[in-house]
Amino acid sequence: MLQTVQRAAQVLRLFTPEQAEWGVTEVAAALGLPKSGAHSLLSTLASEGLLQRIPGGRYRLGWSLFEHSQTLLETTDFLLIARRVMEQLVAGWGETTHLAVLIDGQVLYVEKLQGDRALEIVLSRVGKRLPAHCSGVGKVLLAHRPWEEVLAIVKRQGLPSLTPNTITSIDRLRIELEEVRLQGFAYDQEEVMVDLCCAAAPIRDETGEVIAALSLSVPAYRFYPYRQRLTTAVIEAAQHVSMQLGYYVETPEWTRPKRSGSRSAAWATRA
Amino acid sequence: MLQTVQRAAQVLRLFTPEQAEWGVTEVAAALGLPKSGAHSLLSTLASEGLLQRIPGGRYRLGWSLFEHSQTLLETTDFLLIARRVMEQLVAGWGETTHLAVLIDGQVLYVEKLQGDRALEIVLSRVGKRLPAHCSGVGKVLLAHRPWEEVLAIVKRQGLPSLTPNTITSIDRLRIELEEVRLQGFAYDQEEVMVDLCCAAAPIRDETGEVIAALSLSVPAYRFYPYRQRLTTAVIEAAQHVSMQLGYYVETPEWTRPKRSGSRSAAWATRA
DNA sequence: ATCTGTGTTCAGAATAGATGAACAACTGCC
DNA sequence: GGCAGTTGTTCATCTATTCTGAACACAGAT
Repeated sequence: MLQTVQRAAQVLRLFTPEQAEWGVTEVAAALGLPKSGAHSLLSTLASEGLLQRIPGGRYRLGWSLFEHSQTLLETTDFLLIARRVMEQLVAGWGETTHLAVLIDGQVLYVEKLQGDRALEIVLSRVGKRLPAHCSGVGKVLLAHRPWEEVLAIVKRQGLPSLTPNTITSIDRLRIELEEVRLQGFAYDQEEVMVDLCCAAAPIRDETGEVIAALSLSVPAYRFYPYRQRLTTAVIEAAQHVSMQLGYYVETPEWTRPKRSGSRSAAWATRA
Repeated sequence: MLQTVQRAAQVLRLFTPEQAEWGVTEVAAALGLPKSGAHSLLSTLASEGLLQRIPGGRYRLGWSLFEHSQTLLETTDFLLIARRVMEQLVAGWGETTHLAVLIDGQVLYVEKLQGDRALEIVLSRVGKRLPAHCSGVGKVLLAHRPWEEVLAIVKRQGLPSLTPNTITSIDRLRIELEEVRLQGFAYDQEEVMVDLCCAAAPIRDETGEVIAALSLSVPAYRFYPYRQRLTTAVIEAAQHVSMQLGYYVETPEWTRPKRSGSRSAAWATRA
């Protein structure tokens, strides 16, 4: 493991929306390095475009990161496909959909489309991470990881509670994840934010591995009456993506649409 | 300059939309390193989330780049402001607007909004670079850099010609950039793509430095009849952004709107 | 089963980077 | 206006980190 590269990555991680500018001394203090060391890190990162120097010897994140991010997004197959499906979901339901991946044990929101009926969900923001155990997408993603990995994650990050409904016991989590894996979907019942519920389902690549999760969030009072339809919609939307990624879905009895046409996209519209 | 960090950045740059996946041997060959060296670079980058390992010992760009990119975008003031202005421009004109910055002598497209009248401009893509000397935004950005810097850029990258109209002589470039600096705007008359023209203007921060450029692109046959109005619109839109960034614009006589209300945003609509 | 291509590991050798002090440039404060 | 107290920058020394090449493990294809 190259120490210098690790330190460079640490430096990048210092730059957050809360503190977007850093000077040499600040970085040195934050990482416990001598000033000269911080200086060489910052100046090489800047010369490579990963940081930019701004007047006053301070630094900001550089545009190369934006370029690399764009290349990542453009070459991520599931994203392009999922976006289209999400647009249909939003158009039909008027609610908010999220697409997320699992990054060191946390949920990273990759895409978010807001519907016209939807209330602003402040907590979820594209590019932001959230603990995995409380959200619908998070539970889906965790459910399809080996249990030891989940255990390691919880050991490292705990089970922070965001609402009174958040799962805070490891046993409860184990049981729920097992359910989620067997059922093929997860609910979030006001676990990340009061009055907010969601249904979430896994997206699989051609090997069958779960690579992302899709969710449809609704206010609590609309969740319970529509739960069944919501569930079907999310599952079928996610399966639709998986199939386009080359995964062969053995459609279970109860989710199979009456008329077989997958082009009709019945899941995209509320009944 | 930390060699290891430079190499890590080189590795990241290998990942492009054309080749989004790399293995150890490929990277070693591409950078002229021993396999073991490439291996430690790749595995540290992956452990830091800047790359991700995919089955088969291959690597892709990692989601951390997406996160950092989002932080960059969220903390870039001119982007948020420019976006609103661009939306108005597109709504009023139905044409395509671009927002770009200068990154080592090249134009990087940061935002692009397509209008309903607009034809698809394939060459410009958000996150993509283009040589600066041929586009409207490029000429604006170059015009406000010291001439020695421009000279160094041309020496390094030459003056590649994309159409018969592209500037290919350094003298011609010097003259045109001087004009652009004095006038406060630039035209692209089919220099990047035949049948495509644009008008572009600089965006300045509170210190008066040019930090980005805004353009409105139109098909050639609509450019000449509307040139004057187009120019005014782009200049005022860009100034509008600059002012919101804290730059005090001494409005020249001929661009001043008849009625003083800047809220009316006369520039946003075609006459 | 063998061969060619992967990715991975490990040792020693050598160089790239860590370090702290001394310098320069800047700011704000008296 | 000059003087602290900042800041970022440079440099030479020394050590530890990284580079290297060969040997290993593993996969897929023939």
